[in-house]
Amino acid sequence: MEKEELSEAALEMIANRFRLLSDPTRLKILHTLGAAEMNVGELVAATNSGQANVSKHLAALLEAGIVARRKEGLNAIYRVSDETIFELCETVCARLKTQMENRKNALAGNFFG
Amino acid sequence: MEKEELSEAALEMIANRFRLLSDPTRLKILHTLGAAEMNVGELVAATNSGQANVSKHLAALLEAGIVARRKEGLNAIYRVSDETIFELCETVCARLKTQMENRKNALAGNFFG
DNA sequence: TAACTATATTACTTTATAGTTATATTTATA
DNA sequence: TATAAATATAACTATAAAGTAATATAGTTA
Repeated sequence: MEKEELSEAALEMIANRFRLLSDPTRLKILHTLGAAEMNVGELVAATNSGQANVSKHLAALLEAGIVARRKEGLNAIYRVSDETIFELCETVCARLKTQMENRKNALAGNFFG
Repeated sequence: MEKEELSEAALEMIANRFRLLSDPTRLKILHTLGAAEMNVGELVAATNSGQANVSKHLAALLEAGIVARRKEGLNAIYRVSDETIFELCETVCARLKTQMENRKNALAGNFFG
């Protein structure tokens, strides 16, 4: 399969998607939501982050279609709507592990002796 | 398989990796290098970006182990050393496509009639 | 209706980073 | 050795974004 050209627009869309995953707080939100759907207050507690901050992150994830939202009384209940997120994180995590392993092996032996 | 806790340190490492992919210029560099290894001057031409800028991006990618570098005379020749990059981009790209398709379908019918 | 609660939004501050210009470094060559 | 070429680095500017405090909004209940 031939590798196609990627337009500037496509590159930007892909970059934007990765940017949403490039923040530890957002990753923590997603990881937490991965276990169970949750309202904002619970996410605030789970992430040790401020309410406004969590709301803002959720708004960004919602607009990107990575999470979905439903209202239940006063609560806004969020859930992950894009499961590929986890696949991406798994791939990165696995890669980081093997990379660390390789670097560890590169240090084989002791500095002295 | 139980979902494990992710430490703050792990979240940061993962976020940092995604951050490297969150810039269109870096994505273009990686996409270009995906076709063939290349020296800095060629990458500058391919990306329509300044030489200093490309060098800086390459340094970041090199430190992260995403590209590798070898010298050949005056030239520094770079290549992708972490193929999982492409897997990540493919996953994102595919997801974006289905998402766009879904949104298009959500607009089925014409505004009038 | 008034007070309360959960969430969203606005305005602001601070920090990080992409890009650029100028310069340094390294290697080749006249 | 002097010059040139390719790349890297440093200093700077401009922009984006994370976090926060204050406020607005929407829904609930007394």
